[in-house]
Amino acid sequence: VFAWSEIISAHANYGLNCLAFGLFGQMVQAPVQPDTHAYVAILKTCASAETFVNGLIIHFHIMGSVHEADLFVGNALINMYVKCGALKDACIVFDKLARRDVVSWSTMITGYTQQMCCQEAMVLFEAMQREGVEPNNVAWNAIISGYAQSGDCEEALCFYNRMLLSGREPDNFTFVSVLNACSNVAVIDQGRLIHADITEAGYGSDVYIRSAMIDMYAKGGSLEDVHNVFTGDKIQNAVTWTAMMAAHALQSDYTKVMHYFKGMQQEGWSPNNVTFVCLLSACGHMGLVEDALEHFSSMRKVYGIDPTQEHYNCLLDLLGRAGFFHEINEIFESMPEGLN
RNA sequence: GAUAUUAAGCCUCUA
Repeated sequence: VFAWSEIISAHANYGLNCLAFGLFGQMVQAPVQPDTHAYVAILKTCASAETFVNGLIIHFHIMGSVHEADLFVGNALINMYVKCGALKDACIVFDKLARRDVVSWSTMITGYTQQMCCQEAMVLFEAMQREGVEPNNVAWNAIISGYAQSGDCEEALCFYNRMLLSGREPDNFTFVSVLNACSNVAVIDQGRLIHADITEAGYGSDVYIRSAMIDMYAKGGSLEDVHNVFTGDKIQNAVTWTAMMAAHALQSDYTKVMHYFKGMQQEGWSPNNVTFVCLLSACGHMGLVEDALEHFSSMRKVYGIDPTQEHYNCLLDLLGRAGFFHEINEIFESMPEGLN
């Protein structure tokens, strides 16, 4: 059992979901009775909409067994249902749990915020405390990022302040969420206060926080602050460079978008899939059809990135605007199955 | 040996 569980969770951690599921099947047929660790590992690989059926199969395996009462298995089941968008099923598992820890609660809170139900998430957050479970950073971050994603700056900041008052130290998850919440002109001054908190807390040179700040100032209309954040630290990566491309695309300054794309490559950073969305979009706005086609083909050939729906959208849009109907058909025919 | 929270991104229309 130990060996099977170990090899299954190794595959799960590398994202080899299909292989992990196959191994789980072999384990059952061996026959070896899976333990709680094996169930947790395999449920993790079923936590996405495409693998929902697998998740259901595993749940049927668990039903009626001793593992049904296990807290870790229960939490993994809740997570599986939440990530598959089956909130009702997550609720059923949650309600049946004999014991609920902070993980059970925060998984459910995430489930509600992902369905754009922040009000219900907040109710759960309060109920958790009434049941004597103290929120940890993950629980605070879950509710804050929920409000941030729904654009509710006021509530996000309210929970951020409550978190501080409760004596918890915000981490980089917290800061990125609060920065997201402050990413529009109306609340950019609040964003500046968060920026000060970040500096004081010693997170000012974290590349991910800096890219969130670049994004915030761009959306808040302050290009000066965008540049200050970018140049304020010498350490960059593909994400900060791409954030600069996106920031200038927001101002419709596509020449600058290209400038940062070149800078990124000169500094030896490989563009990622988001970089290519910015780049193709900029080519579209500048009418650079040939360049766009070249960049598009370099994605897979040079960088090994499979184009996604967004990349095809950009490319087809710019080809359409330029009247390249022959190329549109060619690209359209070459699109992989499953894209809409 | 374990399960939960965060990053930057397209087009169209509403304008």
